[in-house]
Amino acid sequence: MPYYRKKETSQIVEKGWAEFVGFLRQRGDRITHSRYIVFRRVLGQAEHFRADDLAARLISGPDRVSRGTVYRTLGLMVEAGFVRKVRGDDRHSHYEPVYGRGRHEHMICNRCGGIIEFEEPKIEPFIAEKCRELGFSASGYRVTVTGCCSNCKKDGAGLE
Amino acid sequence: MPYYRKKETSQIVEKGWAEFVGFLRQRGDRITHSRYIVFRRVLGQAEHFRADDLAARLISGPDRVSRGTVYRTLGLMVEAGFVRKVRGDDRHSHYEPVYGRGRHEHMICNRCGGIIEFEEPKIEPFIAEKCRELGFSASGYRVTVTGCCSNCKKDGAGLE
DNA sequence: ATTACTGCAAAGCATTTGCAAATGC
DNA sequence: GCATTTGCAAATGCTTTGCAGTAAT
Repeated sequence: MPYYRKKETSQIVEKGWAEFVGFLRQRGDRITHSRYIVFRRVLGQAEHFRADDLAARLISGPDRVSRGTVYRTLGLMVEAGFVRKVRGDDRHSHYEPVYGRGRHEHMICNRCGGIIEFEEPKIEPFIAEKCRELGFSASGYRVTVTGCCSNCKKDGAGLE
Repeated sequence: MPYYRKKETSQIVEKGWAEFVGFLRQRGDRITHSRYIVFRRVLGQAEHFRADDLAARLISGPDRVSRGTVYRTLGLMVEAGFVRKVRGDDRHSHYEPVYGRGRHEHMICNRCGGIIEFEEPKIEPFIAEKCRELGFSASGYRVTVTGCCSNCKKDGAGLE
C-alpha cells in the first residue's frame, strides 16, 4: 500500500478516535491504552472481520490485548456506532467498520464465503417511505443478497 | 383459532411435505417420522422462531425428537428452501418458514425485540439489476431495517 | 484514593458430532 | 439385509464472566 494511502487511513482513524473518546467521556467510561489499540485495529480493517480472528491477532501482537477486552471494546464500538455486526449466519461474530465509509450493501457467496460490496442508493427512499407508513424510526438498514459469485460459477459445476 | 383456519394451514403443510419428500427422494435421503414431525412443526410456526426453542419444545413433546435431529432437519429444510435463517445478530439461530408465504422484509425493534414484516416489491428489480451487473447468481435476498417501533416510541423516552 | 478496566482462566451455552441402536427401503 | 437416521451424551469452540491486580481519574 502506498504511503499516502496509509496516511489518509490513519487520519480517519485519529479523527474517529477523538469522537470515540468523546463518547466514552460522556458515559463516564475511561480512555485506556487497550481501547485505543483495539479501536485503531478495527477501523484499520479494510473489510469485514471476525471477532475471534481479531482477538487472536491482538493477543499475539506487540501491544497485546486480551480476548475479553477485545470483545468488550467491540461492544462499545457498536454502541458508539463505529462498527456494525454483519451476517451472523454462522457461529462467529462478524463486524465491519462503518465510520468514514459510504453506505453499501452485501452479496455473500455461498460457495466461497466471499463478500462483495455494492452500492444501490435507489433502495433507500423506499425504505424511508415504509418506515413513515409504519411509524418506525429506523436507525439503519441492511440489504444482503445470497447466492453464487461469478468466480465460483466459473469453476464449480452445480447451481446455487 | 377457528377450525377452517387450522385446516388451511394444515393443507399447506401437507402440500409442502409432499414437496419435501420429493426433495429427499431426489437426494436418496430417507423419509422418516422424525423429519415429518419437525417439518410440520416448523411450517406451522406463524413467525420467526429460535432453533434452540424449537428443539426444546420438540424434545418434550408427545412425539419427541432429539435435539440433534431437530438441527439436522432444519439444515435440510434450509437447503430445500422451506425456511431461511434470519437475523443472526445474537448467539441463537433464528429461522422463519418461507414456504407458501409471500416475500417480505423485516423491521427489528431494538427496544422490544419485536419483528415487523413488510412488503416492498419495488426493491427487487434493483437487486436483480445489480446481480446482472456483477455476474452474481442470487438465490435470495434479505432487507432488514433496525430501529424503534411505534409502540416503543410511545412509552419509552430516549432515542434509538 | 477511588473506581473502572484488564488479563486470565474458567464457565456458558447453542450447536455439532461420534457411536450404538433403530428404522426406512 | 444394508445403509441411513436417530437419540444420546459428550465434545466443540466462540463468547462471556468472575476475580484479583492494575491503571485511569
